[in-house]
Amino acid sequence: MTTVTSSRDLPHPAREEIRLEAVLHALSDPMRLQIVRELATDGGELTCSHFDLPVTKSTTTHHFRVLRESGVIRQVYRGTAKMNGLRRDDLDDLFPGLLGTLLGAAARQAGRLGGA
Amino acid sequence: MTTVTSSRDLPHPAREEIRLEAVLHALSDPMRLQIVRELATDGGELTCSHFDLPVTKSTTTHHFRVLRESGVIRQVYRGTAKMNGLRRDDLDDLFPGLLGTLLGAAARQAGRLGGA
DNA sequence: CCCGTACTACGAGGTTTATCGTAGGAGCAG
DNA sequence: CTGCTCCTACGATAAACCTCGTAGTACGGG
Repeated sequence: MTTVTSSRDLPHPAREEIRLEAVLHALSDPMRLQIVRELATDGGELTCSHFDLPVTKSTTTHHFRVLRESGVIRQVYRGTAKMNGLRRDDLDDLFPGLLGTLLGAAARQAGRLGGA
Repeated sequence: MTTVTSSRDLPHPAREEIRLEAVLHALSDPMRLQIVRELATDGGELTCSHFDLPVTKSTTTHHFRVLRESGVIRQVYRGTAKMNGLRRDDLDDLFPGLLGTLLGAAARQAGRLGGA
C-alpha cells in the first residue's frame, strides 16, 4: 500500500524546524493572514485557485510558498490542483494556543475594521 | 497638577490604531522579540541602555522605534533616559490573550533551542 | 558654562520582500 | 497527440528592512 498521492513533492520544514519568528513574519502580511483565515474557517484543504486575492497568480504562488516554508501550511499536489491545509497539529504542539489566539485576534480586528 | 514628565514627546499609535499585522511584524525580528521578552519578565519600565544587544546603539534605537510605532511598547523620556514599557493593557484589550500566548510560545521555543 | 551621558537623525550599503509579466511543465479530457 | 487548466520558475523592479557610522541634540552635574 504505497498510497501515492502525486509524483511531485514539496519541501516542508519538519515540526522541530519551525521557528516562531518565521511564523510571525509569514502572518504579518495581510494577504497571507487572509489566506490562513480562510483555511482556518474551512477546516479542510483548499486549492490555490479557490482564493480570489487582489494580486496576480504569480504573487499568490509566492505567498503560498512563504506560508509553506515557514511551516504554517502543508501543500500537496492532487492531480493538477494543489491542496493547502493548515498545520494545526504541528503548530498546536509547538506553540499551544498560539494559532487559535492569533486567529481570534485577526477575526476581532476584521470585525472592528469592517463591521458596523 | 500638570505632572510634567518630560518636554520631548514621542508619537504613539492610539489603541484603536494598532494593527495586528504591524504587531506580528514587529515581533518577527529576533532582536525585538528578545526585547519584548525582557520587558515582560521585568514587568516595569527599562531604559534603552539596559539592553545588551549584539548590535550598535543606532540599530537598537531603530528596533525600539519599530516596537513603539507598531504599538507594542510605550516610550517616555525621563531626564536623559528613555523608559520602555509593554502596552499590556492596550494589547490585552484589543487582542485578548495574544501577548501572553506569544510570550509563552517564545519562552517555549527558547527552552527548546537553548535548553538541555 | 563645559562636559559627559543617553539617545537620535541622517545617509549609505547590502539583503530581503512584494509585485508583476512571460514562458513553461505537469496532469487530465478529448 | 492536442489542447486546456493549474500552477511554477525566472527575471525584473521598486520598496522596505537591518545594519552601520558619523554627527548632533537634550538633559543633568560640576
